[in-house]
Amino acid sequence: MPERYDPAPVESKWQGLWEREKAFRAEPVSRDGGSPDMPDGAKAYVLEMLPYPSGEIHMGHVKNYTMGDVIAHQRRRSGARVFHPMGYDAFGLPAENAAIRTGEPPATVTRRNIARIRTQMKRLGFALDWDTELSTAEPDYYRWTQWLFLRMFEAGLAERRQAAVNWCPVDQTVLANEQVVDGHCERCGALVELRQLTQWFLRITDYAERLLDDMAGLVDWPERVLAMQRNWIGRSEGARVVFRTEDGAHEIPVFTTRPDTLFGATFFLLAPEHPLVAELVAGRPEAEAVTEYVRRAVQTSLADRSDAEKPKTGVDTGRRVVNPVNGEELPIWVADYVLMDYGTGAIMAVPGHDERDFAFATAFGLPIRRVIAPEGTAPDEPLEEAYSGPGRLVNSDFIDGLEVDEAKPAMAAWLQERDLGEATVGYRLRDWLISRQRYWGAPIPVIHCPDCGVVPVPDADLPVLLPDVDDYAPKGQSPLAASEAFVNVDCPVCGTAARRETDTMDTFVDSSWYFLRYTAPALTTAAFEREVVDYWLPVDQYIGGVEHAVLHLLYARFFTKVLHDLGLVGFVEPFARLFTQGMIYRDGAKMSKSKGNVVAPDEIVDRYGADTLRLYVLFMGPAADDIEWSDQGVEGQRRFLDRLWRLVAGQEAGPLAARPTLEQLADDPVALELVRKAEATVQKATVDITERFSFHTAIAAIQELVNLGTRGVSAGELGGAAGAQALRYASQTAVSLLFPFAPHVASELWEALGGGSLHRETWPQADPAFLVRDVVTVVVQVNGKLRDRLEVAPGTPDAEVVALA
RNA sequence: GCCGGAGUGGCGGAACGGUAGACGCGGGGGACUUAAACUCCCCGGCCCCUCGGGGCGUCCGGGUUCGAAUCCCGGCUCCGGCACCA
Repeated sequence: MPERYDPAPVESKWQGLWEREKAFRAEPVSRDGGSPDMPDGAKAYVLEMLPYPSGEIHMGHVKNYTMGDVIAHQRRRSGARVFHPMGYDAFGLPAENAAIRTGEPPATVTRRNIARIRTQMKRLGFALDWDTELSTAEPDYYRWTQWLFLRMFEAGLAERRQAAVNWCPVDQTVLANEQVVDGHCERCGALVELRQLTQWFLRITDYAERLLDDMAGLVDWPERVLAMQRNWIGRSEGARVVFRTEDGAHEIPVFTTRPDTLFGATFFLLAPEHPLVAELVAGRPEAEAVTEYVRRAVQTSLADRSDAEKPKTGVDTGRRVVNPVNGEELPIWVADYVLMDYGTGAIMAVPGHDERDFAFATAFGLPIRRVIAPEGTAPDEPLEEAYSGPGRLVNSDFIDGLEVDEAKPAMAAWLQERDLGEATVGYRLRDWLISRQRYWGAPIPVIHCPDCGVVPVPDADLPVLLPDVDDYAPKGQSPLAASEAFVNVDCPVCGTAARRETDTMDTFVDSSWYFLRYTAPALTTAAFEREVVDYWLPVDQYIGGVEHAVLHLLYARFFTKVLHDLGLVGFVEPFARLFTQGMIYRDGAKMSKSKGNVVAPDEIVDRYGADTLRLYVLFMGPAADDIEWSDQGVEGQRRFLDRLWRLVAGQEAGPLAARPTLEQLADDPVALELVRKAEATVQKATVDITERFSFHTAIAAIQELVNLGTRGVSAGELGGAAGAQALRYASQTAVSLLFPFAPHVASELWEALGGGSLHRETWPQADPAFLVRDVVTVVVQVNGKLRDRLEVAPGTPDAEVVALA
């Protein structure tokens, strides 16, 4: 072997071998013409979130896929059948925006980017099953996205309805709630507007309870991700209470988490968008002022509307509702702090015990009434501010004297008996708006017929192919509308001239089921086969960025539950174990082109080799944490590989060494120490990778072992027969342990040490005989109290220990 | 405000109730070299010191324990999520 380590020839040699052998191909996979056999034994589906094919991969991808690669290698070596596929989340705005600038079709841009990314991933030597590669933007994939949409449509889970929706004025499309961050478009940062539009929704809210419940027990996920999903779903227990207008003409239900404070309600509020507002004031003197208030409120941006610091505004309608518990008439106001899409769009206002209602009452001179008195407070003591702590109910008739926690169910029961309401649960989660008025996505497969209404495209007519258009620019409606040939169709039911839906689907729909399609990447007769998805799924280990905690990860869970209910899959959670990686920073900021602090993976591979890069991204620090990139840190990992290479190159050619026995090592303490360290390292590295996700400490342990060997050599202490064998054995151990992290150089060194192809090897097993410590700790107590701690040889007689103490 | 996570050298971090600082970066010293680079060896928490050692050290204050970075209670600070959600 060459004296110096040169990564380029080593890496291309092994990459070529793995590719020729299809070394990481997985079975079973569904293909046309017959179902595969289901094997016995352990399986491991190791998956990383698929990349969006913008120009090239970045360091975050390298870290993500290297982690997955290490897990996949490790599981394979421990005997599991491993599935480790890769694909591309290929629909979406960046390719489309590039198309608008250059005129080049998004499909062309996307396919070129995919080819580039594939090349980069192959250069990094990832152990992927390239035969199952997929792109969500290809018709043979999105055909099935459309097919799944139609199944949801049939089940009543996809529906078209009018609602106040988020509109991004820059991207010229509507957005899901999950894509609005602090009132701004997640993609472009523009201030989001609210518009009343008719759009397609998926009824994710029907699954709110199960999305919440299944988090406990069914998934092993980081606590912070579970917390984010919990926050996002936003469950709150309360009651629905029905109020009637004073003339008895209208029922207006409200949702409240505080039914116990019903006697404290002194006024009643409607959201500006509430459908009853116009009717209630029609023909009344207040009509003009109310209409004007509503008009202004509706125009206010989402960000301004939801600013809690803003002074309270509102307008009196002159109308009244009757409080169902005491028959009291309460004035109805319209106020923009009441949101139409949470609860019922109407609230009972309890200024004594709600901060916002208190501010409103103060601003407009409305009465404030105490109904809860904390310990030691008189029932009629005035309130300086809204009180929301514990206490007993006062001024509340039949629930007087109850604690808050007792009063809530008591009131709910009272209401239910009289048919005036009931205990209920509210969620912050909204339905998933999936329509996009953009070109580069899967067309929504429905047809609008003047006679039949919304008609699904028959399965046999799928895919609804994206038409070629000349202009991809958004104009407030989908660019697909410009294609006459696309739009004008006959109704599949009655044959009348009809129009196709021109909106496309949110790309998060595409990525909500891709992990199923890997099991049937080229199947033309179905999206996937139940037997095969049930074999591989749930994903045993999923890895990706935390930024998808409430986007992709929530949507994919929802899809999986829907598919389960439709009988298409046999599991309810897609990802059994999740790991969210931290971001890579440089100069204190996230790497980004605009900040000019990007380190391109290719440059590092060119300069130091793929193995050095792989090693470094995992050695940097805990994989879950955000860590600062260090150019010198990369060099440190290259120095380590150089050192290991020299250590192996300095040894004579020959077959693999057997582990020396304790007898052989009896007269050579340095050699014994080295073998013992090798055994301990096997144990530690295995635990670190499989149980702790602690790659950096696993690597550190391997480095410690190599350092011990290197120091022994330079001190001339491993010269004898036992020493040489120990050194060879320790080198083998280090090389073998290094394989998942740095597979090319490890394979090369393993071969040089006399081994076969390392990717077919099993994980080295530690010999317990070497792991026994030769000292034990003895705790010494005198008179039951006095303390000391001694290290003695195992089996030392008590008398001797006492003498030492 | 509510929910979650975290505070250890100059830096990334290790130790998962048992020698605090593994491994690496940066720094210092030495060997090799005409010289440099590479490589190899050694030293790096702080403060004293008679050079043998001593004292203090893991955000702060208490506690449990023979023993706490680690467990418990109370603070402080930072990061992330949600938030006019009734």
